[in-house]
Amino acid sequence: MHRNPDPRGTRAHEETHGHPVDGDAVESRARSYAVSKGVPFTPMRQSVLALLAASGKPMSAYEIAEKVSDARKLKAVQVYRALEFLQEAGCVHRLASRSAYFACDHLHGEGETVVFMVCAQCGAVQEAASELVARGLRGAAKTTGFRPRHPMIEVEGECAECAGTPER
Amino acid sequence: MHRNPDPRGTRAHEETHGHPVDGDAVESRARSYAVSKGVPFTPMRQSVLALLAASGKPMSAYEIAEKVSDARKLKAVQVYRALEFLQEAGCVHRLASRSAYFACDHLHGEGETVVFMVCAQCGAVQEAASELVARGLRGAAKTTGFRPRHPMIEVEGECAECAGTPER
DNA sequence: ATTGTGTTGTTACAACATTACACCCAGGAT
DNA sequence: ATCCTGGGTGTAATGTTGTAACAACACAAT
Repeated sequence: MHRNPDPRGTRAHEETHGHPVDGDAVESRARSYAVSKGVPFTPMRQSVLALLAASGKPMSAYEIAEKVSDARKLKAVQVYRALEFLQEAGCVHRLASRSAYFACDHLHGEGETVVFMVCAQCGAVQEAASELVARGLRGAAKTTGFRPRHPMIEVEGECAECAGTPER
Repeated sequence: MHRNPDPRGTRAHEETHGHPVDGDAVESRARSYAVSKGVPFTPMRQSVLALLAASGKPMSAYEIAEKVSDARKLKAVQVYRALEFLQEAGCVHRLASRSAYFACDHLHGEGETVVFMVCAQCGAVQEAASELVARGLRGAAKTTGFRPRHPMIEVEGECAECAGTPER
């Protein structure tokens, strides 16, 4: 579980193309959710979401705790609490393959099957909903009588930019 | 070596239906791999694989360390080393959604897209290869220029048996 | 004012995974 | 026989990820 943040060392293009998500959009969705649940959208939640949105890449909870530090030093447990809220709100997803969290400005419909594509080089995540994948999963399940509830699809590979810049 | 201890008692279904894996088949595959790599198939590796095959369900490394104890008490790190070998050999897979490991007697072709279906109730894992899912993933990738390398698909749900026996 | 609900700060701990190093042991070369 | 070497093993220490538990606080509704 220890993802090496940069397993190859020396990358030429580094902080670059993990293109940020729309921070305002994602925050307003979080606010709506907060209202709908009758709970506050606190500064704590706001900071964590803002950091994730600005970064545009998955970060571990501990990484978030370090980087948020606008003066105060956050403890991991506080970050986890914020992340829990943000995941419920649908603004943040967890990447199980990396134990990392990232902001997402898409609004996923209920029961939609979403594919996370994670670049092995730069860490950026792209999402896509696929009805074809959903059908495939239903098919796979049917042959064994399995009742699918909660699919988790994470594909490691190379994003267009990293594939285009093969190496250096 | 040999079949499971087979703890089938009077119990309704408890430890039971995580049944799968052919221990002999999976061990012989591990042996072939060891030969091909010029490394030994040690008792350590054998015990870990045998335990996983007999259990037929995913177990954490620490759980394995506890249960293997045929006299000796294994440390987690030793289990991880065995698991590393067994995963390379393709006999064991890791479930990221549970940080757990399980034996698998299917021989997955290179580039095959395999779906792991994990029962939320009993923990049993079923596998299925799906060309439809594979096509869906390729499609999702194509729209963004992403180059998929290593998909990871885990679906949580209920297996046929647990769905049939609604509650505890 | 009191009560209730929810957030925060803090400590402690549980669960998962790796690094480092010394030792052993087999096989081949000297 | 001896040395060398490459893996495997045993052990300790540590790193990483995630929760539990509890006191203190904020704020709104009674």
